[in-house]
Amino acid sequence: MATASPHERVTVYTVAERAGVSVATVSRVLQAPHLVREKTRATVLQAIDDLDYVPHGAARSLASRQHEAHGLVLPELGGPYYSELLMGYESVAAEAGHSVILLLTDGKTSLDLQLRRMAGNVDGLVLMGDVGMSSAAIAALRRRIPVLGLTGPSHDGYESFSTENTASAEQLTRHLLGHGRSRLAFVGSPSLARDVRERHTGFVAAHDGAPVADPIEAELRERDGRRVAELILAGALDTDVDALVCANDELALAVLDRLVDGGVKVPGDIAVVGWDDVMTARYVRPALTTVAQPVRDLGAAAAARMRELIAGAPGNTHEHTLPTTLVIRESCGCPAGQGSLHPSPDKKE
Amino acid sequence: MATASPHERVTVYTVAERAGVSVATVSRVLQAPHLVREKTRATVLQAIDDLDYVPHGAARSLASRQHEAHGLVLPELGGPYYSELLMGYESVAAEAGHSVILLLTDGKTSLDLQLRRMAGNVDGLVLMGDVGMSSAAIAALRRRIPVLGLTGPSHDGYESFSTENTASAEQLTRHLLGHGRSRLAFVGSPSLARDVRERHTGFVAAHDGAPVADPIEAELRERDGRRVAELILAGALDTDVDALVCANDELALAVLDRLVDGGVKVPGDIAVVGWDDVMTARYVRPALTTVAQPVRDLGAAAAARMRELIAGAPGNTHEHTLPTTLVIRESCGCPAGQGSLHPSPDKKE
DNA sequence: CTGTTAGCGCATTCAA
DNA sequence: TTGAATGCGCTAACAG
Repeated sequence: MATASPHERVTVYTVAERAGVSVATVSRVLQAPHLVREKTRATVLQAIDDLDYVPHGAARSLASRQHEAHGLVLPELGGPYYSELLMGYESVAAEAGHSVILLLTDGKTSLDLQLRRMAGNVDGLVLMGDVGMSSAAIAALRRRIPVLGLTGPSHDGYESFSTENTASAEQLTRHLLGHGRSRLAFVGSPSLARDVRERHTGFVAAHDGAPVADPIEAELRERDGRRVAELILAGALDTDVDALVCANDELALAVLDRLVDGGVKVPGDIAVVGWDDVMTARYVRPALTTVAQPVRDLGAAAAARMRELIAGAPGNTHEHTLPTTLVIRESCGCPAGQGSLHPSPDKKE
Repeated sequence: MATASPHERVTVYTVAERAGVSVATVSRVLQAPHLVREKTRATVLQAIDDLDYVPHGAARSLASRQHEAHGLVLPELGGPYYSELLMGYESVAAEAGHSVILLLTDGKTSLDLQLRRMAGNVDGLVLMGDVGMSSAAIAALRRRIPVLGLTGPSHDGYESFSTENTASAEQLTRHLLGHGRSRLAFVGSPSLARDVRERHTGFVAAHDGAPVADPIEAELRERDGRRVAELILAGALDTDVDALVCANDELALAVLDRLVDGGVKVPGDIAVVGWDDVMTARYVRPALTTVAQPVRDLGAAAAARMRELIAGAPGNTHEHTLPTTLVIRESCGCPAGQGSLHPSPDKKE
């Protein structure tokens, strides 16, 4: 079987020679088998198998003028959010035979360069959130290849996908109000990301004009949640609170854990709710009331749309919004549901 | 942006013309700036900027005979494990200016084809676990490009990286034995994956020849954990147990939660320990005793090695093993640590 | 230091 | 149904 020594390159020519045909025919059996006579095709396939031929991707791309690859730019992969997104995206891209090239902006310095390089290797680009690029730079990319945003700044005027925030936040806040809570506070920094900003907007809206305390500034990490809890335990907050609406679950969980550990009754003294419905939300006691987002669908939808764009569909500046679901558990003040592990509506399992 | 809109393609030639130099010079300012006179370089860079030039990746790859890309094949991205791995890998690959192309084998059918295609697009391939490929197919790939394994079947004779399992499992089991537990059971299917097999081996070894109950078969998911818990609650197990060594945290957490919910005292009646140290392990009560793996380091190490291999380093069949850490919390029977959120030794922050 | 030129491996006309 | 020829955009000798 192993005819090819490790040192010689096997190309279309090698295969063509072995099969006694021209390179065009070899290319055809791979690209449009129906254009090749049955028998010839078999011969070529045999040769391909014998030689263990693998087409050179770059050569294909160069000749066919398409990379068959999508670029996905994410900040990081911490937490289940981005992983789910990536899984959704990859599955749809792979269906079309497209590969996805990943770029994590995390602690990266020369992001502009990296993105530029990536732009030369893909047919389309998906940018998550605020990628830390100037609008001008993004506009430049858009002139070259289709660009899609995820949860990004809407005003930049390019097509994007995101999950609903404001209405769900308002609904969640009203739920708390309905429990008789009156001194709510929002935990998170609205200025940090559009998601948070929108959630805060909904939070404020639910107050129907009544005065609202300033948000308690915090990044979306456990560490900040602990800090906030300490603040509350120490009575260092401007006002007393009886409910905390946290910008995401990591914050909420850390706050909740620290608060309970500090002797505060949750939800008795203070209710705590979050956003994302991470795995831990189901396991912690009291179980965390939160909002579930169809993250995987979000990724899938973006990928599907990108496929269209790559196929030549005209672009637009739409902002597609996917609906979210309230997941009521116990930390808001509701009674414990039946059995343990209160399910998450969106998780199919 | 229709299909064939006369988007003037800007290439090296366009840039060269604009800058009044040859294409070679343009290429040089990008590949080896120090070989170009300061002034010329500036002119070219200006032209590049004006034209918003982005080099065509495929053309580069074809001419330079290298893709500057790694292929990473993972089963999925559920849970923090693979995400961490991917983050570790990506960061090191990106450092070298290499991009990583992701392939999730999850529910994919024509895996062979997909991998073949990928092999034509990358300089090296990293295969996670048992990718569901024949040794022959992998051998074929190896003749073409360097291949690295992760947690894979060791007998296949290619270089691989993994985290230590047997010794840690033995240590963990002895810890349980030290608590006076005597009727331990292993939860998980050793036949399913090498990881699990090795952990089971350590579990058995810790018994020093004493009789060991058959493992309670289960996949590594919450659902299976719940099933196992129901079995125990119903007394449907062959023997009574007073400690459960679960193959991973998802299993352990589901078991623990369901058991507690069913009135069993953990660790009073039954101790439960897991493997992986996921986020939830710190938040659940009793906090879960588990084993932390340096997953991110694992990814980083593999990426670093792959860089070497791509650079031409001779391959071998080494199996690199990274050490793990016992994370003792409460579910094993140890007293609660100080404060909440018993830290995870490996997590920075 | 810079220009000329010849491929890299493949897809795709155009003829036959 | 097949083959010959052209070019995709770039890098890398090799000259100058």
